[in-house]
Amino acid sequence: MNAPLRMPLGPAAPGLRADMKGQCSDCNTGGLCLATGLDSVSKMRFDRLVGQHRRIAGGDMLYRTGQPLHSLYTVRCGFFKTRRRGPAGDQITSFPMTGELLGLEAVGTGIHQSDAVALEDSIVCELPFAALELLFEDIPGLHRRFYRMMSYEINRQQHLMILLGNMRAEQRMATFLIDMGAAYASRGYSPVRFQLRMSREDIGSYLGLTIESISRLLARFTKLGLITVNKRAIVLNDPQRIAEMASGFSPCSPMV
Amino acid sequence: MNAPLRMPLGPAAPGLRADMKGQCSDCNTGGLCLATGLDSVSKMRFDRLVGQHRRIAGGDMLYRTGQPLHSLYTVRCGFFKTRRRGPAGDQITSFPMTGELLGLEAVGTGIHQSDAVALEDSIVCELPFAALELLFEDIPGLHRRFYRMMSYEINRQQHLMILLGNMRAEQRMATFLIDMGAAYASRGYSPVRFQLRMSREDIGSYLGLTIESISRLLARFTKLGLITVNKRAIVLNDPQRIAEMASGFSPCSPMV
DNA sequence: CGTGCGCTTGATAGAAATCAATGTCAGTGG
DNA sequence: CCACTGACATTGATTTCTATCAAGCGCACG
Repeated sequence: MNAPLRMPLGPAAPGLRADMKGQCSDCNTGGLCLATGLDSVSKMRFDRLVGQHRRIAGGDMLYRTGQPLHSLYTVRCGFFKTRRRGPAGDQITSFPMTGELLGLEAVGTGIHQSDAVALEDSIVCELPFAALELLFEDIPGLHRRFYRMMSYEINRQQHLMILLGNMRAEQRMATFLIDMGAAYASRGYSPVRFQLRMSREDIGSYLGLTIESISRLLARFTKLGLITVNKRAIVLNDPQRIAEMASGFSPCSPMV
Repeated sequence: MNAPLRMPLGPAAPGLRADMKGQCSDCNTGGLCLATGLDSVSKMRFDRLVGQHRRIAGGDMLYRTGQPLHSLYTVRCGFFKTRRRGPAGDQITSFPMTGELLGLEAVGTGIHQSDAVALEDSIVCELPFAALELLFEDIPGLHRRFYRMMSYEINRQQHLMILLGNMRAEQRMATFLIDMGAAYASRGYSPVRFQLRMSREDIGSYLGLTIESISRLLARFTKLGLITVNKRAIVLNDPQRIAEMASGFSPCSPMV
């Protein structure tokens, strides 16, 4: 069952490339970046805004709770987790990947309300927020795009609230797997074969479960033939049934 | 223990006043509304935007999942719940009260992703969204204020995610009571004596618990002398200890 | 070769859900 | 006026899902 898998595992960890001042024009984040859809003149201006392409080593923090907001960041390549600290423990609130915008929680107060941690060596585009706000005045459609992204974020979080508030462990895991697949799919990778970038503990914190439960759930899904797991490499063998579990069909047996 | 309480219970249900085209200038929503802080000229323009003050009867829906976004709404007086429908059941995502902005989840897609239900007879200011977007171009600071409110909403939801993902039932209830008190306090009412507007079932859906658990928790808090409950009237007798429970101190005994 | 971290697996405990009555109260109609 | 109804709420008994406690595995690394 745990025979060695040979599979394409989604985007490779970035080789920490040297072009630290690349342009948006040669960026492959697809339709996800804030700058997408701008005309070429606006895109040049936006290019000038992007202060730097910062490299973040895996395990390092991009920003942390309590820091003043200097910049928002778009993930150019790599993988992050955002973590909100609470009285009863931490909650992972998202696993941002290529193209996603980081730091929106700080826009209201000017102070970061969570940590952003790189899960692997990553590169981000730094968007100095003060300059971005000025650019809103100049580039038509940019601030519309901005608040739409915030609305998407609100929806993403509500999706997670339903998961945390209403779903059984099995359904949470099924939802997580399907969502991860979809995230890879929207970036041109396989929705059924991918490499998890986060630890079991991170998954647990994200899904409101313990690490032991995560382990048992993956074991059970494997036993049912739904998935194949090798360390952090995942294959969804029966994505349809997993999706049904996520949707609340398929009786959702207990956790043994 | 259940002696009849005589107390001021927060804002009275509105008398469904006749002034359906009141100005922002005579609005008492305090510093919470989108129009707050505008200069008088801008405020007049904003006034003209506000299409109507719609009355919503208790139990009626302001909008529902799947409807196209026509307008955002500010609660002028009254009380709402927003409900997100999910495969495993519904989740109450907020209890908007005076001054709060409704409909932000629809900005990204143009389609409402949740229901807004009035918990009592209420009045809202209708902000036609297309017109609002045009106004962003004209009124300096308005769109900044707008996306800041979205960021606050993101933070509010993250707070709730921590509650749903990490807290025990007792801690959730304590947090809920403190949060409700704070919401009333920020509107000039007592933070320790208030009238809940929502059913036990709504509270349960909001906190990710069953209605029975809510009932037992309130009974237990009462037995401990922390609160006094009479139907939906609540008095926090020991707000400090309740706050400690919310913060994770105070050992959080089981639910019996 | 030990040491530590991430992960798995098993046994047990416990918090909250579920199932099942019962109670309260407002509204309605006989 | 009182019985009936239905929504909302409380309370008790029991079940069950998941956490917790505990042990061990496998692999990378010093």
